[in-house]
Amino acid sequence: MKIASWNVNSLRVRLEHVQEWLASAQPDVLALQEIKMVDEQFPLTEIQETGYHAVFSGQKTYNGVAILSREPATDLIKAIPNFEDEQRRVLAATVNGVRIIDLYVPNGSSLDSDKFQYKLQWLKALHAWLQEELTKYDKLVVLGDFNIAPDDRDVHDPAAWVGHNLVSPEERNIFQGLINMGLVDTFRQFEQEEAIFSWWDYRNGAFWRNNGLRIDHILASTAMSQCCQSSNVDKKPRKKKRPSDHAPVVADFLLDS
DNA sequence: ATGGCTTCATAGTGAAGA
Repeated sequence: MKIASWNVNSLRVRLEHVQEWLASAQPDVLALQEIKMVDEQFPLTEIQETGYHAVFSGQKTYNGVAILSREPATDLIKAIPNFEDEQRRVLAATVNGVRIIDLYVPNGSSLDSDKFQYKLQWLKALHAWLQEELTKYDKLVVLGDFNIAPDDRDVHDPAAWVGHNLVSPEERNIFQGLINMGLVDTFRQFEQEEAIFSWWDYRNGAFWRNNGLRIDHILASTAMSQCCQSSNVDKKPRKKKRPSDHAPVVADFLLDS
């Protein structure tokens, strides 16, 4: 079962890229972030024409998440329980008996901003929720744009990023907290080349210089991590004309059924 | 580099992203 995540930075603008990537990569599940549209505008027909089901939780202008899948998705949750949040950043669903939790973690702006405090509160609520989910679902995958580079290996120039959001010790501790509760960073299960990233700034040819960060992740429960065959970043869509600033990340799981 | 690009909302520029 091939499970992927992609921050598309507007599904309206990137629909063609998504369709092409579905056709070429053939994932069983694709979790999208930053679709940036209300539900009424979701291109359901176009997605269905590619052979995928879709569930989504959108809002005007910002944020918004969706799960595209070969088999139908059931048991939707569209918010972190017991956490007041107007922003559409979470979508949980079950596909083929696997619980999928799609996340668009707040960016945080800068360490001294109110948005950073919102990010920390959001992540605290997420932690509590995921602990519950882990007790309910043996086969659990938590994936999306985490807006956290877990390690200096995930940063093209760690020295230049000191003092910034996305790499702060506080954020990294929270990410480590997710690992400590039993979620595995599937990317690090495997030997990887150096300087593999999932996001590159639009400016200054950052992609072509590989000045990036690895902030998009696929975490798996123990049972899922044990059947994970590979976990990678697919840079191809980032090379297209008018790309998203993120590339898709993909993990392949060998399931019994 | 102080978002240097990109998208959205808007009809000038500003907000937001990472």
